[in-house]
Amino acid sequence: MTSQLQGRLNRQLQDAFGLSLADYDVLVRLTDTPQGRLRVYELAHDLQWEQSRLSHHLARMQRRRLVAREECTTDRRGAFIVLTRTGRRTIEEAAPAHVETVRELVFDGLPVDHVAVLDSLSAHVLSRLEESAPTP
Amino acid sequence: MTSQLQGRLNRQLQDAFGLSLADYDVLVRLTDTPQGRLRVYELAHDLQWEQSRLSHHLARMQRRRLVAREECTTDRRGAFIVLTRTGRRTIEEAAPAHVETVRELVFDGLPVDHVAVLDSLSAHVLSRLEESAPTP
DNA sequence: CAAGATTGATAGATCAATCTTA
DNA sequence: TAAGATTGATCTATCAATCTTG
Repeated sequence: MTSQLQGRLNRQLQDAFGLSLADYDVLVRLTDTPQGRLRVYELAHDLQWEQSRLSHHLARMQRRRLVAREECTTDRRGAFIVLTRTGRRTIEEAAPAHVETVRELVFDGLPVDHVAVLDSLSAHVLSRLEESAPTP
Repeated sequence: MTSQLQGRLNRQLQDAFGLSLADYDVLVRLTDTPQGRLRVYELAHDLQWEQSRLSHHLARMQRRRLVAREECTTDRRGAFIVLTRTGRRTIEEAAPAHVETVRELVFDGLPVDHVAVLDSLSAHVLSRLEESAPTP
């Protein structure tokens, strides 16, 4: 079910806005910050992505003018990723449509107690994943 | 949560048996049949994969000797995919371990009524997906 | 050396075009 | 023509190695 659902959400975003779910997630995280700006390692942590995946993905998004880079003056190893005007416009268009699709496919007509169970279930699995995480 | 979970299940299979979740799904479908043999279009339907994805994937699995091809005498356009001895041995080793991982990460300590809700939720979303499927 | 991040190679997924036979 | 399936090009994900600065 989840792979079907994710596939559909992906296609919807792609067809309507030229975004993948991955693009969407990156843009949403950036939008959640006051200046639309995050360090790369913060993004990596929030999204739970590998550094390398994120780095490649950001390079592609930068080519498409969805995000840009800014130097970090306090730590010169690091970089800031910032939303561009295009990036902000795109996510502001895409988000309501995406939310509506999720509502139609998942939450519409779903009993309230099912939503509560889903919430608790997610917390349960996430905590199991964390408990058993490989410690580097 | 689902992407984290899928990531972990993937890694576990990969590290322990050199299989991806996709490989696993293909092998399981084949094991479910009496002769360990299916037409390509049946696999595509069962897995809900595009023809092309499946075709590329089977080519790679064939190179790794997990599956093999047989000609279809009644419809010479088509092909059968069959489990090899290696493929059968691999899935027979991997399946119990995979099931155990899923049990640990999801079902262990989960209230029975939550499982029932999960089941009903999945059916709900799948039926929504089908209702709103693009008709070709 | 470790942290922050990028790079290049390879495996996997997606799209459009193609090939063969019903 | 359509069904069954493959191919080549392109995009994305993963792995190992590397680069730079703290």
